[in-house]
Amino acid sequence: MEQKIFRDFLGRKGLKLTRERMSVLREVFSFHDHFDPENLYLRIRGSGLKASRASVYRTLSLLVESGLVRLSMRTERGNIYEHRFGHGHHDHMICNSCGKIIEFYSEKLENIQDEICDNNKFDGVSHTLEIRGICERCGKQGNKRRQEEAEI
Amino acid sequence: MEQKIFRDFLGRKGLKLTRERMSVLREVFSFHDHFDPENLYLRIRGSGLKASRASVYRTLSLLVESGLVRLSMRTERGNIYEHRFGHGHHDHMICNSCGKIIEFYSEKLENIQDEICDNNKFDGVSHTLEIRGICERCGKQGNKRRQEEAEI
DNA sequence: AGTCAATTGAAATTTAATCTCAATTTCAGT
DNA sequence: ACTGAAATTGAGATTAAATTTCAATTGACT
Repeated sequence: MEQKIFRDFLGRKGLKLTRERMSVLREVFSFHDHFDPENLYLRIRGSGLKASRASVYRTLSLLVESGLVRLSMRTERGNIYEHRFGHGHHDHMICNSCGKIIEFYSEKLENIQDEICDNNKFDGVSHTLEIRGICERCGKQGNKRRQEEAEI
Repeated sequence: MEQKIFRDFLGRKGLKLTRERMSVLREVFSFHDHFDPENLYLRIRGSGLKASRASVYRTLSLLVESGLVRLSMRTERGNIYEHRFGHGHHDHMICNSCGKIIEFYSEKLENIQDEICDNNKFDGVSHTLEIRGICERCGKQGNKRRQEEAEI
């Protein structure tokens, strides 16, 4: 599935299918969480595969370009990515207290955005919506962690 | 107005009202566009005021904390800020071709977000929505600039 | 004016991300 | 399978945003 997509993508662009690129692809799709490049790199090393940091970054760009991976958000500690196996488009809520990420999708929301684009004669291609706040659990626990500490 | 707010904010926190902080404040509110720290710094130098890069960054954090300035978005080239004089809350559309930023606000959108938060028992505090696409002008001109070059 | 904690600035540091370039690997064509 | 051209890799250098350091300076309170 993702292997074939990536393979085709590389073929179309005249790029080569290397061991390193496959390692990155495999590792990215071996779990279903958000990830950052550095951790992905460590994970790859850890699982006996090989790919340098440079290759991880380079391959990540290709994966994004191919649509297999999405740049999920930017934080002050670098970018966070997610793969798109089964993952349709969705947006995020992030708890300022515990850092928990909740994914959600709303058709209504999508429609209104289309409407807004129309009103502005803007041809919308993609969007990112990030809602910050306090999740249910932290709300009940009464904010043990301070907001300043919590800022991702 | 903004002077008084900042003054009070500093007072409340036991911080000092320095020439440098005032320079930053003045420059931030002297124009109504989005800005990045480096440009703000150059602008300050240019207008005869003084404040080092370090002070610009430090003051910017204070201004955000005070609510006078908002971190508008993160790009691969650093953060972009905007002041909030007259600016109520709004979201952004960004043209992938020319980089133009269009601000918009939609009550409907806000309401749906509240609804979504409720559904997830999430206490939403703030949000950022960024729609990427092609603006009217660029759409007509037929994408002179390539998307890759255009990525802010 | 005197005191002292807060502040400043130049330069160093940190950190994510990108780039360099010699050595290696892929792959299309034989 | 072999070959050669072109793409790719990796270690380390580089870039650039943002933060930190620390000695010298400044603001604010008495």
